[in-house]
Amino acid sequence: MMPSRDDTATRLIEVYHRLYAHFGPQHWWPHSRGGAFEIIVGAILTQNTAWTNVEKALANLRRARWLTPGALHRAPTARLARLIRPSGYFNLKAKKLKAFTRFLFAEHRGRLAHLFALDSARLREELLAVYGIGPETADSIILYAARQPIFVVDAYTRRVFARLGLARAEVSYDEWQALFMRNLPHAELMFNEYHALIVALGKQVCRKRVPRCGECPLRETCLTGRVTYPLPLPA
DNA sequence: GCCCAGGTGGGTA
DNA sequence: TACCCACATGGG
Repeated sequence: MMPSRDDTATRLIEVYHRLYAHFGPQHWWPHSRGGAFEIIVGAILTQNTAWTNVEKALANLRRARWLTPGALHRAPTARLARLIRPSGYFNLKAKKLKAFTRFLFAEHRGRLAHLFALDSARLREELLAVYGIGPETADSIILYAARQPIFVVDAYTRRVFARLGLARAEVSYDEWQALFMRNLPHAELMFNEYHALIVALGKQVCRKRVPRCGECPLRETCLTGRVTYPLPLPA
């Protein structure tokens, strides 16, 4: 049986506090300089890719002065692909970046402020219609670039909270998102930090395959007060 | 060498 | 709808 609503809300907030106490602030976007457009480019480049690789690609784009909508819109796809090579899937991602700027200029005069003036439901709908932008990337853009409160779900979120017994891992992206949005206050900064903290945890304890029985970073602050792997399970 | 990373779109049954 | 697969570099 799934936990009751209040139970779930309490637990989600509890997990947040424990993660924050353990890992501290993660300084994800928009703490980074570079502005909203760079966040969008980063969100596309980081799809199934380590952030360290994305940073190299972003550095190349910055050096070329291509980190603006206009510059990227004018950039030849083949040259763009070369610059973003370190981030992997470079041909695909060059196409995706071009698809975004094409959309931005076609529908919003090339202006992010115009795009971000949409309410988040409409914004999400428009982003999802762009080639290469799926639910996680759309929500990352809405949260971290447009700074509207929406919960970003990624693979770690599913693994972590499925193990906590809050939902089955297989339920849809939108259902996972609804679980958090129903049970947490819609606070942009908290959603920002929560997602980043889940990634920090996931990196350490929640690998794709091997349920490697290493050190659980939450062992001092475990929900149950017991050391369990890979995450403190509900009592 | 092998596994993994802040997913997405396309194809097939 | 539910799987499978391609996409690709760099670090542990």
